[in-house]
Amino acid sequence: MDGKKVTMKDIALEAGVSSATVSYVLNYSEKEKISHETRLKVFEAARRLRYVPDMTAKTLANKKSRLVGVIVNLGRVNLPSKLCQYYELIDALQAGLYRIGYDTVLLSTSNLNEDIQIGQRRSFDAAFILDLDTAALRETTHRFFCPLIIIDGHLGDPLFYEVTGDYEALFAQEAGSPEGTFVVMEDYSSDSIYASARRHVPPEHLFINRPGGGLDEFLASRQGMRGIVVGEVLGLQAESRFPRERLTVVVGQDDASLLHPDTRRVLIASGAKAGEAIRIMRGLLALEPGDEEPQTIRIAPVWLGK
Amino acid sequence: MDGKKVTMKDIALEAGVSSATVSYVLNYSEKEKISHETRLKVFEAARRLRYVPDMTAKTLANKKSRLVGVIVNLGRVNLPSKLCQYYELIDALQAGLYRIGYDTVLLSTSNLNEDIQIGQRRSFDAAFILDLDTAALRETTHRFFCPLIIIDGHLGDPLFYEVTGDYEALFAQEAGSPEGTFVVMEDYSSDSIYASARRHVPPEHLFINRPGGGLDEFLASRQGMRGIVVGEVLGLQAESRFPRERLTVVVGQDDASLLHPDTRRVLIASGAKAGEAIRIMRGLLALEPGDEEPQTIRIAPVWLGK
DNA sequence: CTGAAAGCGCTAACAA
DNA sequence: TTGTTAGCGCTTTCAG
Repeated sequence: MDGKKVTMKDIALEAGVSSATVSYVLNYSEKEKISHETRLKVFEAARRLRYVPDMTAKTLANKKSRLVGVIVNLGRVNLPSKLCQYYELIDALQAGLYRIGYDTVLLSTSNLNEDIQIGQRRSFDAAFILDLDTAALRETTHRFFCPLIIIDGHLGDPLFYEVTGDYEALFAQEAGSPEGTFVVMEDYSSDSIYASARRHVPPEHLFINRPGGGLDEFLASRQGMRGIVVGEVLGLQAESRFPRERLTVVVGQDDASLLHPDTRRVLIASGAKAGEAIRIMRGLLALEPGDEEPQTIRIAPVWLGK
Repeated sequence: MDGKKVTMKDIALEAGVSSATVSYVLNYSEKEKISHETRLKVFEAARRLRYVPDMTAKTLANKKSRLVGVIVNLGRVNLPSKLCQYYELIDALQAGLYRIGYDTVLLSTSNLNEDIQIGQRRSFDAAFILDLDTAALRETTHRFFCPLIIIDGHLGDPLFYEVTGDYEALFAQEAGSPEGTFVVMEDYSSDSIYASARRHVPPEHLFINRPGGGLDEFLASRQGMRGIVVGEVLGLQAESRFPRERLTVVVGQDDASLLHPDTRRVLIASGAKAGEAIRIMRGLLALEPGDEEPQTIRIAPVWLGK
């Protein structure tokens, strides 16, 4: 649109200062003290010329890209209900990151081992990995070059932070009904949620939502029992096939408007997950490497409503 | 992990050539002819040193970032069912772009006018805008700096390509039943889908899914009619509140596994939308500006099953 | 066929 | 308090 691109040099010229000064002013550099007067001149010139900083050059010059990767591991076929769950989280991450000045590169891959280079190519400052499967990736993650935060996946590697829902607490609390409890969930790549469920319900009462289907039959043959369904969309599916008084749906937002208003629900907030993950990222980026011991953060379930 | 970063200079050193030669080889430059011998030496050295190109430097040097923006316009409150619909599309875009060597920056904003700078900051090669609302943005779009493709939004500006579902055809075909037809859809920001629907059903039979709810009542009071529901998740909701023999659900993928297997469905393929959008992008990037007249591409509905 | 060197826009010593 | 300048890693004329 506007002929050539406006650079710091243009501003420097316009304001009658050097481009270093422009850089100092525009970056609110603490180290250099700039007179209020020149500061104003610079801002004014920048505004007038509609200066937009070039992140590419910035990144190259100071090794901070303010770009982060959000990598969704698509291990297997992914059903729409699972994708919805992720998107809620991705959206929360993106929004939170944007608010603090980071842009988000989205990558869903079924082959992290190959695609891992993206972070390096693009100089990510950090990356979040969703639904990482344990086995294939212990190796891959070690080849990573930037802080890595694992969300909803358990690697068990003391090198990485993990943020995950506290499904253990959830199932412990919800699963003990006298009528017996079944669990319905997506086909997560990480087996830790899976393992939590199995610790509290027998395997025959655990339904994993896979392409073949079979949810209808599963629910039909468990009429007397109570059920826990993980995921809002999956909950919506279950709701219409099972008496909802005996259903608990695990949702990611407090207004899970897809569900029938009086379906019982437990919240494991996507927003909280994203928030924690971002908090950790900031810590990692501020600290010297090795300052803090990575750990697993668990997002506690919250029982909603009555 | 690996001490310092491997650069072209390292490869040049290792292979005993200059770094320009390395660049020629690694970019399969047509202009310069390189002997097969040096070519091999370079590849070999690159492999051995585990060279990963630095896109940041590349971008700075040749003004092509191979980064594109996918911008979701969150005009109003967005219900999860709507977000799901978008994610399907975003995912298709990301996958398609990645396949041809582009990375995707995701941005959902409720204030495009302010956030528009991102494309410039990051030197996007192109950007896709989802669900653009007409009014607020005619101005904004003009301040854009890179090819812009509008998906599922109608701007009516001959300057921009648009890709959208052919809802006009869909409603024309589906809406004429003797029992009367109602339509249920999300609260899209673009009013063109909206307008199409209204052209074929009276306003009182058009339900827009907004936070307040009211879908139950709407459906309950239209028992005798036939219904068209736009969106798979919304369809799932409707299915359990309305006789599904009289429902047609507009879905984005041919295996819309959320729905009951014999719910009637029409496909407006997200994959096709993404594919078209990407095709247009490639055209725009290859051509000299102004070579081709922007146009609106409509993705035809496909009636699935019986 | 290959290399030297300028430059992309910005940052950060180091000088002044 | 401000300016000079040397890079960051890569591309790309232009000479050899």
